Amino acid sequence: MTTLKDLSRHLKLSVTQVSRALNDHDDVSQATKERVQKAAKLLNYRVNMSAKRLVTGRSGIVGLVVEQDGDVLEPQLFTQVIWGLSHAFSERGRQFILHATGAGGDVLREYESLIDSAGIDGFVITEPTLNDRRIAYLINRKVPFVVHGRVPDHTDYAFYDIDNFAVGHDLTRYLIDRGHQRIAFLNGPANRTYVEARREGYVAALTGAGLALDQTLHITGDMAATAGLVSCIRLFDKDNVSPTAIVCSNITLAEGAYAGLKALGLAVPDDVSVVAHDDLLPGHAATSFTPPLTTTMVPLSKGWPPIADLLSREIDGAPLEQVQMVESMDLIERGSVRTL
Amino acid sequence: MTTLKDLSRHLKLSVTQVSRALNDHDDVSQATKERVQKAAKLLNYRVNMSAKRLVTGRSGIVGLVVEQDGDVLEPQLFTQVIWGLSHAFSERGRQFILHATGAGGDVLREYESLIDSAGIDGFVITEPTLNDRRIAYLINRKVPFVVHGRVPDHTDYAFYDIDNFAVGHDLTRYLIDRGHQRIAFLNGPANRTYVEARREGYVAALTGAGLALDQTLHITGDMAATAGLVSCIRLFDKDNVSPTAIVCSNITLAEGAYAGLKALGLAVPDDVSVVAHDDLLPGHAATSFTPPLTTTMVPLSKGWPPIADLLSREIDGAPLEQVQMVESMDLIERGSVRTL
DNA sequence: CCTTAAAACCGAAACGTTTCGGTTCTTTAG
DNA sequence: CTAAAGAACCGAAACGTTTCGGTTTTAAGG
Repeated sequence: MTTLKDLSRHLKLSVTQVSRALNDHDDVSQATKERVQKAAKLLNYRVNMSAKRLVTGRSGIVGLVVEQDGDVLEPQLFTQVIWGLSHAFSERGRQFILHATGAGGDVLREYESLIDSAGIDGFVITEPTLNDRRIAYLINRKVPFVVHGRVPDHTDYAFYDIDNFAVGHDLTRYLIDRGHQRIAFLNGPANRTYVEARREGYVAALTGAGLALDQTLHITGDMAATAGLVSCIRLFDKDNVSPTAIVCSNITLAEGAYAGLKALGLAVPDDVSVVAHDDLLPGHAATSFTPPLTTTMVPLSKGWPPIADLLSREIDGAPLEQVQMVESMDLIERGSVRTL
Repeated sequence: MTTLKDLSRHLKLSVTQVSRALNDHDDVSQATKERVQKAAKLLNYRVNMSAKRLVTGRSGIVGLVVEQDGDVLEPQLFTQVIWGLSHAFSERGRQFILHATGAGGDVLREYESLIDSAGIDGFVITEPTLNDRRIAYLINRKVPFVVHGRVPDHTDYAFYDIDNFAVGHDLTRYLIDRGHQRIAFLNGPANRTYVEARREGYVAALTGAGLALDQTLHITGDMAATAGLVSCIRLFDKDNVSPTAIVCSNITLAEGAYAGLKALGLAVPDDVSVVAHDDLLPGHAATSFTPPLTTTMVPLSKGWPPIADLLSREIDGAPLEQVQMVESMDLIERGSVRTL
């Protein structure tokens, strides 16, 4: 391994100047910079990261901590997240470490040890919950992080999010505009922030149109086809109050809803209209539904590059407005809604 | 951040002794070791990895490089692998970095840059193929690695594997012992080493019993239920030569086979017997088949701790026999085989 | 009580980089 | 021609650990 010292000897320059040349500082002449670059390439010089880390205190490493109940998160989704993040950071020359904690371990302890001994520069936090302890801890320890999502009323940190309020609002409003009045909402896991935000959008659209709220029409649960099926069927338990339309928080839930409606002998959209939010997960195309599903759409995969950029900026101490981003979304009409 | 120096001051010991105490060297008295441990805990001391790395020349980081076609590998399986490895290494105080390469990128270049600039200590290689380029490259660069699997006739490196020959052999032999003579094999993707090894075991069992080989009875393909269904139905295209038993390389394939047999109006085990290898993936229990599936079993999850240990040993330069491991397996009789 | 061996300890160097606080050389202004 | 300013460079310290090559203390043997 060639070191800076080797280079400096070879170039008859001080180690200082070689270092500064390679890092493009401004008190090195252009000529020298080029000479150094050339020699570095010639001698196949590679900076020793460990040394650099020791002296700068930065590791270039970012991390994601996932808790043991990895089975709770759909494997499909987990794969997407892991893959997307890893790829985005890899492309930017950062190392992405994945830290899987044991069952029942204290997650905050894991963060602590990662920060203190592995010298991690920053974290990505996924699936934030209301009052997320991780966020509080990292703010407190002043460690950079970016949240994939947002906690309502508490947004003094870096995040990438989609407009979940609009998801709930626009889908519901779309149905209201077409004459629907009893609209059910099959939402995701109860304590997730995006689930809450979507519920608020749903409620706002209903009350904005002067429609009554019915608590029994909003159902939280896993984002899985099986959960959608069960919830959907339960919606029709007392058929005098059955909904004429269903909003699904996710396309997998919609698969369940379609199956449930079919089992009940109800047709989409003639008997019941269905709309959903589409993350564009591979293997679950809204177009391959029969009839094709009307959706709001933001590809999940769109988020990884921004997240990597936002975290890099956050690590570099950029101001708040440069480390927050809300992705816009499209509403795509297909054939799953009937105008009453 | 507490450092060794802080500790030594607090304990009125030299930095040397503190370091040696924490690393359990043998010229430190037991009493001192305990005193140091206690103080370290009290002052919340965490070793600074960067410094340790610099002086030892080791980064403590291990990596897994996954290629873009992450969708080819079942998400279910990918999740298991990533999770298991990450967890095993996390528990051992190593950082596990996941490097996802872009589409069509040169994987070997990715290894090169990871080795040279990130200072990675070693790699895990999963899903090896016959004549795997990664293995050749890493051997050539003298970078430690451990293979999850094995390449036949070329085993001068660290690996963890199960006895795939035995999987093919024992399942086939089990059927032969019960009077079956036309035995099909739904195997995995063609160029994978474990697929080949299982095929060899299958062939050996057949020829060992003096039975004829029929090329059309061995089918390679994806390890998915859909692939199993299709292959299974094709097996019965010409019914004069239909198999009386099917060996499946994987429990998901067996799900497909069960579905295919059902569709063809054939009963398990009365018309056709089925056996499979079981990796014990969550959500695919052999016991929940009807009838319950007879399998050879090695939990996939059993491998991650040994893999982490083997790689650690390999990094420490342990001799070949200490860095290779073949896991034994169980054959569990359930109700999916009929004695002819 | 002295000698020797073993046990316990310690100072200082080393790892490869960045950066602080200079110095030297060149150019420009008066 | 001199003073000042700016450009280009450099030595040495620092980061927190491990480890080499000792020294001191304790215990054992005679």
